[in-house]
Amino acid sequence: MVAKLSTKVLNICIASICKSKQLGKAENVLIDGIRLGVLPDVVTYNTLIDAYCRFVSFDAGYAVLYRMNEAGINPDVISYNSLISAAARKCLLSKSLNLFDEMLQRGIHPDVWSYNILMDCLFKLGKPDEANRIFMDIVLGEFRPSPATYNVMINGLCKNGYVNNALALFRNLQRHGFIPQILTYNALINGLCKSRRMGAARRILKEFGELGYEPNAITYTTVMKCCFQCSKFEEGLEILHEMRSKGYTFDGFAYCTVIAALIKTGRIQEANEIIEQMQSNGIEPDLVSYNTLINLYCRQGKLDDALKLLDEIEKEGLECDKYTHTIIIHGLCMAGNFLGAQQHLNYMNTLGFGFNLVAVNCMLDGFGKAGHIDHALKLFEAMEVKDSFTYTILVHNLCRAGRFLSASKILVSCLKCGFKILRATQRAVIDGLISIGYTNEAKKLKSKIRMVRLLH
DNA sequence: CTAGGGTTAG
Repeated sequence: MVAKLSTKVLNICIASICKSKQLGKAENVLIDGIRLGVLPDVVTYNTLIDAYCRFVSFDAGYAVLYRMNEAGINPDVISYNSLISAAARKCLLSKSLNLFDEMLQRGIHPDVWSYNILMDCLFKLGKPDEANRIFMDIVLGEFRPSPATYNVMINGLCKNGYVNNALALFRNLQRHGFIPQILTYNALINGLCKSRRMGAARRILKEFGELGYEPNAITYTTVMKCCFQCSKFEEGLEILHEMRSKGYTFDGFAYCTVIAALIKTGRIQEANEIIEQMQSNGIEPDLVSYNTLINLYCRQGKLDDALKLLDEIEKEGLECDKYTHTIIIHGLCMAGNFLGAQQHLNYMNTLGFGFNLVAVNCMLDGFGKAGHIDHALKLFEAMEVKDSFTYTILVHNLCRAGRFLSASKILVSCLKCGFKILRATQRAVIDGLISIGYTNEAKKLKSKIRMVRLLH
């Protein structure tokens, strides 16, 4: 009895230390506990799994599973749920699905949470139909859906472009007595803002206020990002101000939203000012904050400072992710250091990141912008995977080089593949053809574009 | 302990 109680105390202690991200300290407490005869249990290890996944890396979290085995403690459904959801958070979706199988093979029965997470994964993989099947299984099967089941559905539908279905589900559930939580509203507001349904977003926000909910940090960040997307910079910065006065800027979320928006629109000086605010407020940078900072350095051509931060990330015990590396590769390309960019791309490969289309697209754009259009074409032909960005970049750069006929050819092949291409880029090709006297070709291209639009 | 907001390319 005494030992059991002590383990409980140990768990509470470790959970609270983990919450403040002091994993080393948590490990020491664990060791001290064992020395005093207080043995960790499955909850202790589950807490550690979650903390390592959250603050270090998925692999570090997964490693705790081995430590449990060595300690003779069997993982339970929560251990696996934590890992599956951590993998999903880090976009390692095939890992999530494999873990789900691993859990079944070990004879651990999934609970409704496992299925919620599985649905979330399928939505993130862009498979709303499969997610919907799981939803039906839950609703019609042996499990009782939890409020989270509905939240995952609403969020997933929004993310996959089915905002109307999400709204319909939301209204239906309300009629059946479902009490929406703040996060239900947050998911809907985010979905509506992203699909530029500002009127509907405002109505939901109003309803939310009328129910007596106070917007939380996430609501604020969502609405703030929306302001920047609509070029309402003043309003966006006002929201940041309000968040600061309410104490909602205890982490990097709000700052990173603002800084990224400012960088995108070339407001580098203002971005630097916000970074200073963030640093003077003593916000400990997490990986995304570091990535944002590195991006800001790169935009100012301070590659050395950016690379220094790379070391700092590792000193902090964090692991650079695909964003970090892509930002560096983009920075190197913009500085004209293609050799360095290629080396970094290879380095990513040795780290096990696999093929990274965003980084290769950066290289493609870099070649084009530096005037090496033939290099760009060679790279383009060698690429096995392409997306709408790839085509837009190449067409855009061909136009810049005055090679409108090639641009037109690539544009048509892009439309044939069913990829979308920016209207402005299409316009550039047509105008370019006309400018060099190829009026007929311009006409033909226009009608081809119109045909494709009808067919899709 | 698990869902919702922030970071990369045109």
